[in-house]
Amino acid sequence: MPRIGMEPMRRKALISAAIEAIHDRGMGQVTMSEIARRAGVSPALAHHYFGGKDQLLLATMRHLLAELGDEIQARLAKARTPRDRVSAIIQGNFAGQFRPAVISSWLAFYVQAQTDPQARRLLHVYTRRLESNLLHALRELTSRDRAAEIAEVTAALIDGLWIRRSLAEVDPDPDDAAKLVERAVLDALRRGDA
Amino acid sequence: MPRIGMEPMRRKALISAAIEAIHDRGMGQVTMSEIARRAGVSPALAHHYFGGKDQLLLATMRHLLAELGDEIQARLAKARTPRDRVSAIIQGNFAGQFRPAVISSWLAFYVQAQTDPQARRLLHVYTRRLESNLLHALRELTSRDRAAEIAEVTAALIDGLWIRRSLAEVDPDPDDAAKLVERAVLDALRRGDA
Amino acid sequence: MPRIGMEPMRRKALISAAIEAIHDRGMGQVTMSEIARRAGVSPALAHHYFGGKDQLLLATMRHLLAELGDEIQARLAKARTPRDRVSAIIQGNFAGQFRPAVISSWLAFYVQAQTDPQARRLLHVYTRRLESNLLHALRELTSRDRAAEIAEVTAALIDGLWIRRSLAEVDPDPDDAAKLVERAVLDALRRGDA
Amino acid sequence: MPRIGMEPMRRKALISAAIEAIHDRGMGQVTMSEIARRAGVSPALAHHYFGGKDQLLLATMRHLLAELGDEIQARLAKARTPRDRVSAIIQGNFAGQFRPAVISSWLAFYVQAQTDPQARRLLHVYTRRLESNLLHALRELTSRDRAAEIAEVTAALIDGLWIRRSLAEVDPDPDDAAKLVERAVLDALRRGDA
DNA sequence: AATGAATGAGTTTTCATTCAT
DNA sequence: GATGAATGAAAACTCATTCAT
Repeated sequence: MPRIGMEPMRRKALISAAIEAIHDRGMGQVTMSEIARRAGVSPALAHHYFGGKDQLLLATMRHLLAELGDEIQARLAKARTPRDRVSAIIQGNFAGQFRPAVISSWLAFYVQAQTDPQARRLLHVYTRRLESNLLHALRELTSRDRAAEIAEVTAALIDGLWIRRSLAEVDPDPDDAAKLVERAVLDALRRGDA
Repeated sequence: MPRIGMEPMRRKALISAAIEAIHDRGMGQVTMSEIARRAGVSPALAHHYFGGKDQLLLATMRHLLAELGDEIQARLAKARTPRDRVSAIIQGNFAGQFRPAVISSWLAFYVQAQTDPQARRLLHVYTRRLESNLLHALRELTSRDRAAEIAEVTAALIDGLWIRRSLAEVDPDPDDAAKLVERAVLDALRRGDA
Repeated sequence: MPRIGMEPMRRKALISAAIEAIHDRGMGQVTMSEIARRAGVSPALAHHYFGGKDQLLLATMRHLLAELGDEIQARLAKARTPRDRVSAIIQGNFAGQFRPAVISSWLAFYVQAQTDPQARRLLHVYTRRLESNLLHALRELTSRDRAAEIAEVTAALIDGLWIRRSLAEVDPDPDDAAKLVERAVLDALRRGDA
Repeated sequence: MPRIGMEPMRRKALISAAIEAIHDRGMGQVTMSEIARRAGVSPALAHHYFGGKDQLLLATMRHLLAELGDEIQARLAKARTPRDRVSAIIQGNFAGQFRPAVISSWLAFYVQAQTDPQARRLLHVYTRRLESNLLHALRELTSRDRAAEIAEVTAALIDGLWIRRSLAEVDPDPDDAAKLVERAVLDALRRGDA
């Protein structure tokens, strides 16, 4: 019994289903049928809503990027000092999405971005904004060159921890990861003082 | 024109072809035909030698892991001081394989490892050995706890830089990456001194 | 032009097509494409409904077994005396299915049962029920031992005639075959009287 | 190290291997490689000796037919009375070949004969000779019509018992089977006396 | 005589996508 | 709006067969 206003709910359900399906079956093996089954709709409907598999997966990616962006922006809005802003960015990266299913999807999108220009463009936007945010905050704490280096290290460290936690047997702890990165930033900033 | 003793050559050629094909098409889209075509043989032969697509891809992964391991071991053998050994590990990680095609394959294997137990096991072995090597070297430079933390940061940083370079437009520079990591390790060790 | 409720029709059509295809090409050479073509559908649909070649062939076997069972049960229901019941079983075995295409399929399933446990199990059920039915009827006409022997002879004779008719140039005559078996049973029962 | 005079041995080994392979894998699944592997030679050699898979399987069939013929002829040569000759034929049919692997092959050939004219022709020769032998012996014991019927029953019974034993869990007992048939023949002959 | 190397042709199987209802 | 029905296209995989050595 189709009701009006179902579309947004269906779309969300399909995106969530896609994330779970990617986690369980892997990006390469995930099928429209599998995703639709998890979302409780027919494959034909999933197709109808998103226009195709590629576009459903891109929408999923866009959703994850937006969610992560929101997480960070919410924290940045509350931050008062440059150091707070650095912490906000780091903590935002280890917030809501730091779960196995989401990590799998992120990884899958990184892979996708190797060959798919659209995926690559989306990731670039996120990457650039992350580094730019970091750079601005760090720029107030150290020299331009040091800030650039520390921003790069921080971003790489965040990505690296995501990957490594994805292989860990136990569920990842966001706080541990964030603290590790924050300490590394402090270590790097201290060098500048010397 | 069959000559005897071709098997090892074909296997190597197929593994190389697989790495290139994964880079160009992505793990999910790569086909046996594509790989075989690049290696200059029929798809049937690729099957014959490896038993199937999954096994060819696992063999490729094993090859990359072994190659990386050799790279590191060769440098470790020449290292004299603990600090040299840390550098050896870091530089080994950014040596021969730090090329776009190989990076793509590594990423793909990380993704594969999310769902494929065999891939996961292979990756675990590499991960554990890397951390264990780092830990032993760092243990002689600082306390047990600090060594553990620095080892984790170093490993994550290496992985993170690999990923980030995979998205960069220009070809990655191994020396830059290695220096970045080495400086981060020094920064972290310095904290211990304080 | 898809209409709803097609599945049962397609399944029946595919099973019939399988029987014809097995007759024409032989169990070993029969292909899904061939079966699907005869049923007027795509190979993909045959897969969709049955899950694979093996399962389509098993479904075909199950269909033939069920049909034969029905044939016999219908006749048994009308039989009044033990001798009628023996005749019912014999005649049921030479009824509707005693056609070249079906005979080929039966033979093929006997072969299949040599190596395929599932096919073997299915055939066992039929075999046991046939002998049990015969045994019960004969038990009222002679001693336990003689009944067992006659049941075995009857069952073997039925199978043997099926096979032999499958090689005959002309189309087999069900009545001839049934009468032959019935006379053999009478001959054997008469021995008991002596 | 090829030696002279190997060919006949290889051929026999391949035919034996074919029988075993058909038993284990089924006629439909049997491959040249499988047969060659069992015979300890390369698939290419099996091909070389027999000219192809079909011909190897036909040669196997010819071998089984000849062996069965020899078995019967040897017994017929010693038989003195018509009744002895009937027994000779029956017992010959349940002699050396009454083993699971051979039974599987026979069944497979019956199936093959449904669609393959060459196999059909070979089987016809055997069938006709069996019935002709039986007919001649029976002709001296009863009327022409009764002899014809009894010959048919006997032949069908033999085939039927072969099939049924092929499905039995325990290894078949040749003597039991032969006695069953002989008693059935006696029963049928007795009817003529009445 | 014998085989390792290699493949073409053909099979099953999978799946995104389409479409009539 | 939603779906069951259906398929084309492409994939993995198999295997008899060929051939240079």
